[in-house]
Amino acid sequence: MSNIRAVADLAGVSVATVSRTLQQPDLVSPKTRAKVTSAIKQLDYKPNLMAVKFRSGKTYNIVVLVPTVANVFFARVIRGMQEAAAAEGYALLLVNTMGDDDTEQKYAKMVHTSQADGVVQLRAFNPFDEAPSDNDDLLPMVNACEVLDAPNCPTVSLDNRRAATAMTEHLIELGHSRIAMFKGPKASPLTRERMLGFKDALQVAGLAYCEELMFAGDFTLHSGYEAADRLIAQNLPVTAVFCENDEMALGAICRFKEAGLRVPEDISVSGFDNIAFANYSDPPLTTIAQPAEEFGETAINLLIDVLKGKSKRAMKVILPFDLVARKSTGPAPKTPVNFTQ
Amino acid sequence: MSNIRAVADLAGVSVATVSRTLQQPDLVSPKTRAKVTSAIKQLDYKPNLMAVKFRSGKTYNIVVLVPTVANVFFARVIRGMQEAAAAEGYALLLVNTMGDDDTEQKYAKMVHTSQADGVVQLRAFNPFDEAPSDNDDLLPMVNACEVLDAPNCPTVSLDNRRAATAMTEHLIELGHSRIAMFKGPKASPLTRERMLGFKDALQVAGLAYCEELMFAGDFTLHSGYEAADRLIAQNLPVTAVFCENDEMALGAICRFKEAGLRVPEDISVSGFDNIAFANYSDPPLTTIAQPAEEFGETAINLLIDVLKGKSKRAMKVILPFDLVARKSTGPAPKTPVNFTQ
DNA sequence: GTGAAAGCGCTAACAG
DNA sequence: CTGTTAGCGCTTTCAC
Repeated sequence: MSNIRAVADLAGVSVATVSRTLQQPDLVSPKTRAKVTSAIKQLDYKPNLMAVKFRSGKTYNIVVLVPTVANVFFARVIRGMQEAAAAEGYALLLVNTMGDDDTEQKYAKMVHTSQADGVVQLRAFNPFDEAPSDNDDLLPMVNACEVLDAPNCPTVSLDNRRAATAMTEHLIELGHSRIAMFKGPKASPLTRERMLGFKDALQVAGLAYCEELMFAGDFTLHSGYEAADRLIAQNLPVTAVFCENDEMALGAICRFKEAGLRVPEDISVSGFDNIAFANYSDPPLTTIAQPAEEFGETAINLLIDVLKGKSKRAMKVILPFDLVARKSTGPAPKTPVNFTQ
Repeated sequence: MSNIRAVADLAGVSVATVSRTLQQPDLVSPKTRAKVTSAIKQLDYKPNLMAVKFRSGKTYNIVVLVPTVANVFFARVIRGMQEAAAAEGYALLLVNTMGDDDTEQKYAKMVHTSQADGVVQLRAFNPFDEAPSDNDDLLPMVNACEVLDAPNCPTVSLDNRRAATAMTEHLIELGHSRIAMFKGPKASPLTRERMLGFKDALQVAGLAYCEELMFAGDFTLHSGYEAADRLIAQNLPVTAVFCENDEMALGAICRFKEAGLRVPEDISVSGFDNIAFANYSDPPLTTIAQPAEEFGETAINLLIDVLKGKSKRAMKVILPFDLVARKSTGPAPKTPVNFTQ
């Protein structure tokens, strides 16, 4: 692999001139420029960007901490990040953290060791052990999707509370009053906010909130299936289920149908995220659409602003949601189904 | 950010000693080692890995060209790669290529510019424009999942032809003789191989191959839906559909049900990949399971072998498949349904 | 067991 | 407009 010196020698100029020809061609006379360009071609010279980065102290790498790349929603977010990053010359170091704190810490440290310039965290967990000081030395990080209260960290989020309220209102308008909720992981702020939004709507409608109608899950198809299983076993009088994401909703529908229930005639099911499958399930899923790609794009742009010192660290972006009413929700039956029939 | 010089000064030793303390502690006297270690702690010194990489000429980065990260199957492959790479100290530069040749070329060039050591390509397309020479200077690349005939490139693949034969035999055993196929993109070798396997099985069973029963698709839910739509419109006598991936199968099932058809009583549908959703659809999908994570893991390990000069470039790994029979395929009806009824 | 010094490939003063 | 040179942070001979 030829280096800048080889080009300089072949062109009969100094390395500085070669560098300039590449960086600021205007400062080089056309004649010299031609010689250099020709030498570069001849040697098929490519600048060693490793050296460039080393020297500049910038890596043009961004670490992205993703709980699971296997999640369809995150896949869309990643696509958005990818495009925004590429546009600015950054590469993404994607890390599938599996929600593991140690993994996150480990990879976030790539910033400390000058392997990356900043971090985008898609989960609400601060990957740095340092106590949040008012010190300006905080690592450049942006938090997206699942958002954290950290005051020093720009965030991109959805108004999860209001979105959950909207979905709950949709169910209430359909006549549902006994609504179960299939929740995400306890530690997730998403879960907390969506539950608050759920409660808001109940309260406005004058409906009681029942703790026993809350079912734990973890955003996987399987956990939705299992929660439905528990709901059926307990045989509680319920006419609708608000699932905190689409995968759980799809898993739940699967279980309900196995039990001989019709969706939505016997029980309505709603999701959250609007993944591609939501439109092809039977029945198609009523859900909340999130601008996933925009999450990614915004997160990267925010981070780049931070890296350039352009942005205040307190920037909070809230993206809009959209309730997509499909066929999985319908009018409440007169009386709740008896699951054990 | 403190550097090795600062540590050396504080410890009252030379930079060489600091470096040795980190790299080959045995060569340093315990007393000095203690001084250095203490200085490192005191300054919270982290070696600048950018500099290390620059000097060593190794980046410990691997570029991964993924057609779409949004594809559930690839998401699993990525997880496998991630783990194997981390184990060897490599980071993954994930690129969502959208199947675009230019994007692939551009990112593959990161190897040329010393930003990455090698490439894993998940699509059967050679990202380097250079004519394949017998020159040893070929870029370190491994091809996985969709495999290429390139002689100089290690590959990890499934025996797609045999898998397709197995699936077709399964359908034939159920009494189906008029089987449609929903294909992937024309350019994909997967499509070609799976079609060959399909034909193999037909031939062995003495069944005719009908060109008009082949429907084009592109592996998305939507394309499966559309292919089913065309099949219905043409009203061909068909009792089963072999889809080349699960997403198309799920899209097709959606369309068939809209048309009032029962799966599998009126028409059987099979997929390929065994994504998570395949087990939660209605009906659960009969499909071919691929060891996705193992694809990723193997690809990375193969690449690392190449990078270390350990491996011959001709290495071809073939991973096993597994036919998972669920409820979307069943006995053929006596007479094919009339779609226009 | 330790230090001095060269050098990886490049860019940016600074001179000329 | 072009060349000389220092130096980014680190590892690695080669002396001592």
